[in-house]
Amino acid sequence: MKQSKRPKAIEQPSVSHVSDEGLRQFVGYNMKRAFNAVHSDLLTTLLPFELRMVTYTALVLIKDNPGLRQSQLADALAVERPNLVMLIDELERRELITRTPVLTDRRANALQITLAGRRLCDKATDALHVHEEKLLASVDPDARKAMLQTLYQIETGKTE
Amino acid sequence: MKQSKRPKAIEQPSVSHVSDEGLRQFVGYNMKRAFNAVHSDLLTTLLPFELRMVTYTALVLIKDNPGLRQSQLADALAVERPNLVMLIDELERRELITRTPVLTDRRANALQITLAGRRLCDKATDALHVHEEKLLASVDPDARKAMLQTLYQIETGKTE
DNA sequence: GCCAATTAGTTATAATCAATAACTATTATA
DNA sequence: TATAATAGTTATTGATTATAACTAATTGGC
Repeated sequence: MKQSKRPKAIEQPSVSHVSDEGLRQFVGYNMKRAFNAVHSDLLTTLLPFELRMVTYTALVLIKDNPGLRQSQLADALAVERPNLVMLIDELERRELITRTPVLTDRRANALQITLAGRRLCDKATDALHVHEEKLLASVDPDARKAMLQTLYQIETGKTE
Repeated sequence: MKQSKRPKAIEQPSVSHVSDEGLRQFVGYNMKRAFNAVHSDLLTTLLPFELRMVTYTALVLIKDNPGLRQSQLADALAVERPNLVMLIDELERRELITRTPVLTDRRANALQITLAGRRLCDKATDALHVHEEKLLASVDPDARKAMLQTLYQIETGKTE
């Protein structure tokens, strides 16, 4: 006679509300939860521009650092170099950036934002600022400034 | 005569320091940077326990919510149900949790942590707290409490 | 100057992770 | 009772991330 591998059903009090108290004690958990809210808002904001977080970030860095090399951008984005290639390919194909070899080091490519790229980037930046302000409407400016400082402390490990 | 598709090399001032000032204006960017630091520390801390962030989180939720259903856990983890199955399979195979059918609803599985699971979870929790304290050593307790409150405000959108 | 080692970018590929559709069994609803 | 909805599962796909190996160019030692 075949014995089922499935264990016998038992009396179980059903969980009405899932408690995450144990996780709330971690700063990291609270950071992740809050960031998820920001991130999903960011995704929907960037959707009409056909940008994702990483492509927008790349665009801003190229705009603010004209002549940036791909490897520098990969470092800044914390993306492996091979994975950056596709990303850059797409931005170049859409004519938002240019990729030109460098005179002094012909292995390297210098990245530049185009006029169209700048326009798109600026529009996306405006939209993002509007959305973030809405998301942070309930946070008073002092608390916000204080949080930014604390976040930076955590990121760098520095006391100040 | 073949014309190279590659554009001509041009004079390029090399970027000595990559500026992310444009991104620093976003709270979300600062949150992500800080969270990355926390997350990579968390990964190395959990490595000896053979846990990842998501498996640890699942373990804590099961421990704190005995009898939790898989679908409830999937919701809490923001993971699709099919992807949760593998995760639960692994924890069950390692005998850190049990999965037993529920008497009152034989479709559902109730999740329980085992003694071994509880021991592992507690050890991991201790290690994580130690690491997080080290990471937040430079942050004074008031600033920390203030940040937690602000993060929660952002997550929930509530004024209080 | 020449050769070895290194670096920038690329290609191909593998591993991991997340999303979707469809299925069985069971329960709730009309 | 017939129908719809739900819990969990399976299979599959797509997207993302990581690794190895390659070419071309540069750097450094001798």
